[in-house]
Amino acid sequence: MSLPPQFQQQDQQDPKDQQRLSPLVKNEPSFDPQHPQHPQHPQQYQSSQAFQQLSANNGQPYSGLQGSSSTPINSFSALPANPYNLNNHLMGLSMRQNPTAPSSSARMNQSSLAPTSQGSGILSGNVSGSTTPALAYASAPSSPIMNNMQYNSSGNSQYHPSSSSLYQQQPFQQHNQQHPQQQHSSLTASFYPTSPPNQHQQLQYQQQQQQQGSLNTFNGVPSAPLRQQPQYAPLVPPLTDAQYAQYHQLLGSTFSSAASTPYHSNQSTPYSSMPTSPTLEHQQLSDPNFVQKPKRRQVKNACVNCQKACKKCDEGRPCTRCRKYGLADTCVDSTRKVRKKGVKRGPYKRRVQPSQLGSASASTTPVMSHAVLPGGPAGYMSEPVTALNSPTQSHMLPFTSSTMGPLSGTLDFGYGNSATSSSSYSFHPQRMDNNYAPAYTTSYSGSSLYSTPYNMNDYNGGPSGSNHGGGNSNTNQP
DNA sequence: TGTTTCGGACTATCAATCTA
DNA sequence: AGATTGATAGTCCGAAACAT
Repeated sequence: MSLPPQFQQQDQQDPKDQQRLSPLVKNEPSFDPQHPQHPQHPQQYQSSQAFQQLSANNGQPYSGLQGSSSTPINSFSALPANPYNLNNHLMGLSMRQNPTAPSSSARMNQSSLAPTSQGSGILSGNVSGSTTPALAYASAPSSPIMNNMQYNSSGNSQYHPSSSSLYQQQPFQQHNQQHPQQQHSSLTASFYPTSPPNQHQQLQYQQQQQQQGSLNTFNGVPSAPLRQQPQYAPLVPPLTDAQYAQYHQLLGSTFSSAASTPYHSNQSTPYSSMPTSPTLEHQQLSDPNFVQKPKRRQVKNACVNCQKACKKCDEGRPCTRCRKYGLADTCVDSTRKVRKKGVKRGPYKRRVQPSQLGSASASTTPVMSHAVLPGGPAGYMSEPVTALNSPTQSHMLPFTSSTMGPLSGTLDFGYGNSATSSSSYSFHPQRMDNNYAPAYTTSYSGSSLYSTPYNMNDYNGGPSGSNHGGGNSNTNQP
């Protein structure tokens, strides 16, 4: 797929440069007319052309950008059906076309896009939660279709056509490729790795499935095409920061929560990104436009002004923000503490071998019985969709001592920050070589999976507050 | 409408510990 | 020695408060 020139350029840049040029530095325009982000910059002009096309479309941001498809993206009616009828559900919430859509300039302003970060229920989850990497693993054990798929930890979001004879082709992407004009003029081609199918695409896809024996149907309903993704690979190719930012700018109020939280990343709140949320899984699976959000990048060392203001800094000195607010004189790197040494930490929890996992997890709770794929990577979390009759409810509940019931003494589900949660089932995005297939380490304090001789989980109070005012609130004391 | 404040979610780093 | 773990130290999102 071809990218708009500004993105092509940024793709070749160092990630740091990408961040520096990222339009996500909201409301902080470039001061240099030669800068690619400057409104008068030639590259920016192309972008603005696309935007004019967008804004001239009477509040339908995507109908024009869809090229041959007349279906606006803010309608899920064109999406393939799914067993949970999620598309209709989504439509019933807030994906209807907004007759009072804001102007293009208003859409550009993220702060005006989303009066609430909570978004609209399921849609909010769709954006923040669906980025949960675990969802890419979703329901793998219960899906024979996925059996031959391979985990790709190389950092490249490739899926392996040879792995699954069922999904050697993405019909909708294929259709896209047949419209170079669409790719050229349409930002959608860049922002939507898999554009939503129109009726022709659906029909074509269904016909293909019929020819293939309809193995991936559920009561005759074709499953979502994103099933063709491998278990552990990202569902769509990753976007750059810049792509992502502009993507959400284009989305505007349609995806309000997404626009308001462009960077809230894979390890979001337990409720929105709970790794085992089948509801979100099906949102993801049924949404060909699902976009995996990139991890938030941060500078190694913010300047003193940005640090004080808790605002995004960049590597330049003076940084963009300081230039904007006339603080260039005082824009210097903040000092960093030296990490303490010689701090004893006690024995680490040990991860058991795959051969031991089956008996350990299955004997404790049915929820975790699918935690490890048969033959899959040890300790990787998969979606226990089939574990409970009401998976949605069960996974929407926080794991408190009360909700855990009799298991509370043996299982400790610590979602979120690995730093703040020394508990089991922690998420370690930084452990992975690629940002799009993070690892879930499964640990079961009290179970046979991990040994915690010092009962390290017990002293973990969880997130206890911000770091403001000195000291690290995340510090756990044994 | 723009700016500042700040809670807390999140990332990055790296020493301690584990394992082959 | 290299891999893994998890504590530490930081960044910065985004909502609310405040200023103009």
